[in-house]
Amino acid sequence: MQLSHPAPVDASAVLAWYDRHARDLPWRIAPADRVAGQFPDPYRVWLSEVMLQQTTVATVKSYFTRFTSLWPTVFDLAAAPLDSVLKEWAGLGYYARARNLHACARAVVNDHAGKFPATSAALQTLPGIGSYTSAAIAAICFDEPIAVLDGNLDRVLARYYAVAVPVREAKDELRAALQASVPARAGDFAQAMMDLGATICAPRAAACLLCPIQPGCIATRQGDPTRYPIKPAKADRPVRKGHAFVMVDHAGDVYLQSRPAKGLLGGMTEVPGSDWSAELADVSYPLAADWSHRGQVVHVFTHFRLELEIWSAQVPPETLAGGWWSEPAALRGEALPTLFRKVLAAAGLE
DNA sequence: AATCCGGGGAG
DNA sequence: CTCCCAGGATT
Repeated sequence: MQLSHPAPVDASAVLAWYDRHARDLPWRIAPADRVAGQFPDPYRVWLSEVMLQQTTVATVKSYFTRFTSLWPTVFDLAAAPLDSVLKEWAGLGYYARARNLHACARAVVNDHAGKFPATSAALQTLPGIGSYTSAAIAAICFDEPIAVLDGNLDRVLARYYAVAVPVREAKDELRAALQASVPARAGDFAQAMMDLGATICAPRAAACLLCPIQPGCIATRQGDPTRYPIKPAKADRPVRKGHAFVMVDHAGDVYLQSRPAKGLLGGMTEVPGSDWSAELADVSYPLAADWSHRGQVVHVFTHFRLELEIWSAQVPPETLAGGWWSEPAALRGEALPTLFRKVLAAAGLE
């Protein structure tokens, strides 16, 4: 895939639009409220960017507020136990982000005296910081003139250049074209382009009459910008089935345990259960008790759909080891991903 | 280059 | 229902 002599984006028009229409976000300092030479706190920008990976702004806001309230600086976050970070991350998804977030905070404190590296190349060596996040932090916090390419920009540029193949196959060319467009105020330009993608050049609707770069947009000239980007064939989502066991003792406490540190929902909290497989196996209870079937929980992950049969029983606590008993009132503070909150709800808890 | 990895909101 | 979101790590 080659873009033939891609014309740069009109960065001046983009910045002028951003100066008037920048969204007010908790991790952002609007251009109008920022004195010359002032840049946002890299800790806050980093935290927001990691949370925003594959996650919408609306979802992130409350988590960002909670995290910055609990841990106002990278030193505070680095000093926190991983368990408490996972508990606060619960529900946000992609839990490797939380593990890498914690590891990154400790690396910044231990290896960089608590100061985030000031270049995209150095930032990218830290856990959980890849090509996008490193560029975003470098541009927004350190004024590095670097292209910041996220999912919004994939779409905006695919339309602007009428890219005739799935974006993955044109990533290098799009990055080069965007790099050639980066003006002074690279951080504002990056955020402006993302705002533009979120509010004007949206996935299902393009408000081209409001778009500051409409004059150069090839897809608009062709007639229908929303036919870009070209979507690759979608993979089907297989089904996996299993059983989950909610055990309560005489006091009403619930038995919980930790999942393995890596992999799906790694390091998070769960109730015991069977393996998950294509066909539902006969139920094999973890111990003898008066079990009752509490229905089914369906949960959709990125690459499969899970159907869990929910069983509950009252059991004597001394017969279990390896996990812990949690009072129902304390469940809210546990590192329970959404799947297992659904499971507990099906069993009448939460 | 493909695959794994959550969850929710919009339409 | 489908789509996709301020992607990164792993293989």
